Amino acid sequence: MTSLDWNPYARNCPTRELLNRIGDRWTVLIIGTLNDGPRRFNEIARAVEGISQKMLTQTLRALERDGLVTRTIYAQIPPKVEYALTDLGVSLREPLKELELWATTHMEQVLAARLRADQAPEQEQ
Amino acid sequence: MTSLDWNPYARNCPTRELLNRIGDRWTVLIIGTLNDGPRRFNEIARAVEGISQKMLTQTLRALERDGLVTRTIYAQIPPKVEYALTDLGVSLREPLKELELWATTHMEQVLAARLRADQAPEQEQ
DNA sequence: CAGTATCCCCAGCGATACTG
DNA sequence: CAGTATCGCTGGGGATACTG
Repeated sequence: MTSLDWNPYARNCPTRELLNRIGDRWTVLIIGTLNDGPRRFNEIARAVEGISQKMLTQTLRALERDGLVTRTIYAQIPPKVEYALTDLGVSLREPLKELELWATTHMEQVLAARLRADQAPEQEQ
Repeated sequence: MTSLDWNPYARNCPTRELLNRIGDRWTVLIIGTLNDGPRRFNEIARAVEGISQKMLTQTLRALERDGLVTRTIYAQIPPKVEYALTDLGVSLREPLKELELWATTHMEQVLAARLRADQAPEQEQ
């Protein structure tokens, strides 16, 4: 017990790296749209409300780089590019689904707690 | 099918709100340290490597506001303040654990894919 | 010990314009 | 259609100093 044991909250632990990877505004959402099969660039853009072209490109490139998504170019005019989850990407969907499930079943409680906290008179005893 | 159906990737969907909530640099890590029971402020600070005092306070306040964490002050000198997960917070641990499990079992593949992508000669045909 | 209060920087992101 | 390039802002967050 010299506390040299692995600290899961240390810098560079896998969890932290994953968080760096998916903890941005768009990654999880984009992965979600690819759940039901390959999608074209603009299909994803339409599905993920509010995303800019720049961020969609950037995030897709990062996902491709990390082996979570494939990019397939069809040589035709106008261009057609399809994005699809790799097996690795599909495997990541599982925990993400759990998270979405939690969100749909519990976020209301979170929001309610937030309202209560905001309305509570400043308790200065 | 007027596409007024609920779009899970739209603004203000629960998933998106959860992502806003936990998709920052510290929240998930802090919740993780509270997994095994209540912790004092500086205990958390030590466990979560690299966090600043400001961000720890700020994140804990947000967690408390959202009903995920309780804050208990013991009237003594020097001060002792303990943070603990609420039932709601504990329930969130479940999906987060799945995520951590994925991280420990798959992040190596992600990192390997990244290296491969970076070393690959620019394929310009 | 457990915080507040300030200052300040930079990277994440949006907006816009252009292209094969 | 599916991008690239550039500009510019803003707010997330670090560093530091101070306090009950």
